[in-house]
Amino acid sequence: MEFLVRQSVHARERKTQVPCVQCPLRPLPAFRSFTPEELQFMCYFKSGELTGRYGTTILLEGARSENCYTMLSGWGFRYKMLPDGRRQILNFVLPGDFVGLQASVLNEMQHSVEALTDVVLCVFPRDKLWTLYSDHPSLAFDITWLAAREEMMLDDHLLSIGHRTAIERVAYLTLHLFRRARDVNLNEGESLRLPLTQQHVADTLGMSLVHTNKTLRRLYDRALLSWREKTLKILDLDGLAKLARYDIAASNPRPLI
Amino acid sequence: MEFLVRQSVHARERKTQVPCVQCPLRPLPAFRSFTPEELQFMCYFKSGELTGRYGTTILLEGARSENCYTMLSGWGFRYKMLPDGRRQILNFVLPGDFVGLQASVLNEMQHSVEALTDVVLCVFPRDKLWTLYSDHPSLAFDITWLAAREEMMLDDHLLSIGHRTAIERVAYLTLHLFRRARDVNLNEGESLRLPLTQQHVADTLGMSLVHTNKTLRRLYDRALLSWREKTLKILDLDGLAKLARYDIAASNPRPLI
DNA sequence: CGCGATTTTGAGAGCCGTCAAGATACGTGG
DNA sequence: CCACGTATCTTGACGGCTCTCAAAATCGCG
Repeated sequence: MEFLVRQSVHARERKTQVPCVQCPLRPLPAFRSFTPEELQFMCYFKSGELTGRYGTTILLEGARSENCYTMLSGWGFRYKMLPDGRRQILNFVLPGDFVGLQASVLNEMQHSVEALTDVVLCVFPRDKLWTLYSDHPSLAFDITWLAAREEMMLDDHLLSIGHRTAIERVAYLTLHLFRRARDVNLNEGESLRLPLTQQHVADTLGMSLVHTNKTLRRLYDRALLSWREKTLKILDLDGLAKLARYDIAASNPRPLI
Repeated sequence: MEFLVRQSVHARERKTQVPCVQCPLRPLPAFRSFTPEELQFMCYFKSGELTGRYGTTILLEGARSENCYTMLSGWGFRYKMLPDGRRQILNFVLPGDFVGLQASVLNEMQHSVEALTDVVLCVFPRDKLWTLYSDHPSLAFDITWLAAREEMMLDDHLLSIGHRTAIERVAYLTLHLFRRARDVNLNEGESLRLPLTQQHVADTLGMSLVHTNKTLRRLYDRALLSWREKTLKILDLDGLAKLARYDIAASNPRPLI
């Protein structure tokens, strides 16, 4: 399992640059609209922004964090490691995704989060979370909503790794990523810039790097997709969906915390 | 994938038999103590009990449910199916575990829940969930806590299926089940009655039934565990933990909704 | 241009799946 | 109490999917 631990370039925190009322994500149809009161609280809730470069460790397994975060721009991934270095990527973090709930709720992170590109995160201090729960039940419900959504994605992922074949898994993952990226307008038609290496794909799907590469080639040979130079092109959406047995329906609007 | 769909014997709902103030689970050290106010609300929140026999489908993928539930006694499991019949067991449901949040939050279940033994469930109507969030923020936080705990278990499970070998997976699963059962006093020393068949183990770990059987035998030959006639005996806890690279530390007290 | 990271391809081994068949356990009805 | 059918467990044989090892090609960056 060839995997290099990147040095954790330290991230920098700064004061709020983007006030929540001008949030570039919020107008997207993927997110439910907030009431003025909710928006006002979000402005208070957000204490600043955190920027990190590619490779930065945003949250570390075992650590206690004073904050939770929402990805404002960039990509990241959640992962766990086995003592011998085997790495399992649990899920990816896209703009609008909330991370660090575990640290705030269970006191200690059980997984790590790393930046896949340069990232900007909205910072929410943990102690204000109590105010959210006591004064803004609709937002408290939203946080539960997001936790349930994450659980749903993990369920899907588990089904994939447990019972899909290699080619079905890769087909599933590309559709999953395409759908999520499309939700936040990161696609260009049927194309999509993906900052993942094949090693990331392998570690996500529980496959070796070599077999991942060969599986991608088979998908290309079957004219289902092309994934070259960090660009994914969906060539045959229906074919992929049929192969992966995965429905790529548009998702319901979700809250943006 | 030999798997039989059991006929869904219909479950029966009945009025509250066990008032929450006399809940047999609540005194266990695994659960955090509630304030009198919280307990009083729980009494109001609980609308009754549901009993189901072995094999009953408690929640069905795709369905909308008016209720969520807490397992009061018995075992169940959450699962998803692929159209061709492959089944992935996502997690097990033990006494004290909350199920059906997805139906209440995302409107539609994305997985099913089936009873593994005769079960009794506490029933909580979905519409009272709003009252909980608006009037009892500490309980709202608890529900989020439980969702985060479930996510944590799924993360672990994903790591297991993605990167552990067959023998490590089975070692991991037995430790996982032993730990959770011990939390609710279902063990007898190092022994434990488990209502799972080897097919359930196979569907949980993404392995074939045959290979599951042979792996169990290898663990027995290595004097690590014995799992015969629905009874698991942990013969060498340290050996299992070392093999699975899994720490079986006692968990923090959790809320009981 | 040179070096590290990433991708690509081939060869061989082995873990694990499928197929098959028999053994054992368990519940039901005679 | 026995007979029988179903579900579950067990074991063996064989094939193939996926792993590891190895090395070359390509890309990206300073």
